[in-house]
Amino acid sequence: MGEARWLDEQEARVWKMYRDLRRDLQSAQDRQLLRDSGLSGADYALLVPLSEAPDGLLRSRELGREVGWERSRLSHQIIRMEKRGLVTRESCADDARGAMVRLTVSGRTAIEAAAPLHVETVRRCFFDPLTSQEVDALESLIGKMLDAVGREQE
Amino acid sequence: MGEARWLDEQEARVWKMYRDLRRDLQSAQDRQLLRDSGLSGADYALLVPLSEAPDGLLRSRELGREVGWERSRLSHQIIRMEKRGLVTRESCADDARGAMVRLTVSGRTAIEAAAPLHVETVRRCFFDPLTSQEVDALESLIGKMLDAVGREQE
DNA sequence: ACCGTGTTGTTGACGTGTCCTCAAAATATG
DNA sequence: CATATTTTGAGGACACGTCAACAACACGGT
Repeated sequence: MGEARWLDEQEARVWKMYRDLRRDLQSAQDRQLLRDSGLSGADYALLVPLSEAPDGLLRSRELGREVGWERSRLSHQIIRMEKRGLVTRESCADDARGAMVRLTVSGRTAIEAAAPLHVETVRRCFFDPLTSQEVDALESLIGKMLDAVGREQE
Repeated sequence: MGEARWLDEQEARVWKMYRDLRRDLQSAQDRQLLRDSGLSGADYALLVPLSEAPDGLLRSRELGREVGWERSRLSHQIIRMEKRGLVTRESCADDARGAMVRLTVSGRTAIEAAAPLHVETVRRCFFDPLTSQEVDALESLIGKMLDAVGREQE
């Protein structure tokens, strides 16, 4: 392998800006969620697809697909949320391996209270500072990077 | 407070794309680092400013400022890295509260081996898919979002 | 029916990140 | 000088994420 291609000045700057945005945006949103609704980011991520499912009921595998998590991570998080009364676990009639996850009344109350405030925060930090043309451009940029990252994992 | 301003179709799509990129890019890079160099992302983040400091020596507070971490997180991580022999802790002559962090020979070897491979991965996932104009646009977009997130935390 | 293979979910170990508290030392204030 | 206040770092408790191992089940072909 030959000489490394280092980042030029602009690239190093943009790369640092991206990492700062990643860190600050995530922490700003997690803190807003916890402060205003008592939910963690992980709670919220699971509550959204559950609240959209019929009867607030989803098979664990499906839920995992919705959020793009590994099975282990999902299992740990569901157990934590069950302890806090946000969801319950039930066995699956169709497939004896499966586990069904059901949103509790308390869980639905929590997500419905949290969602508007959270969306407002996403707006303020992410979309409000951009023009409509800039959102178009951003979509195209992120799409290209997602393709590249996807190829990385093969 | 009135009706919530929900995200429109494009906004929801872009927001999800951003979160996917955040997740996949981070995990791709962390896995590449660990596989090729035996370092975690947290290790790498601290080793970079340490390797650039004179004598590989930095005061803990300065190191925290470089990477933008809280003191507690930094303290935990330094202790873990000391156990693995990447750094050592020394007392600070100027300020008896202070702690100095020094890169070990083994730590310098590790970061110097890891850096070229890591930069190459950043290139493949982040910069190679973009034209030079697109990098310009991205810098401007991220800048605006960083400003907005910064205002959030006041 | 049987066997091999893939899928689904759980579990334990470990590294990581945040919150909170504590103690020591430096610094500001009266 | 004496007393707050702030700064710095350590450390415990807890939530989170990944990995590897495991058990139970589904499904295909024979």
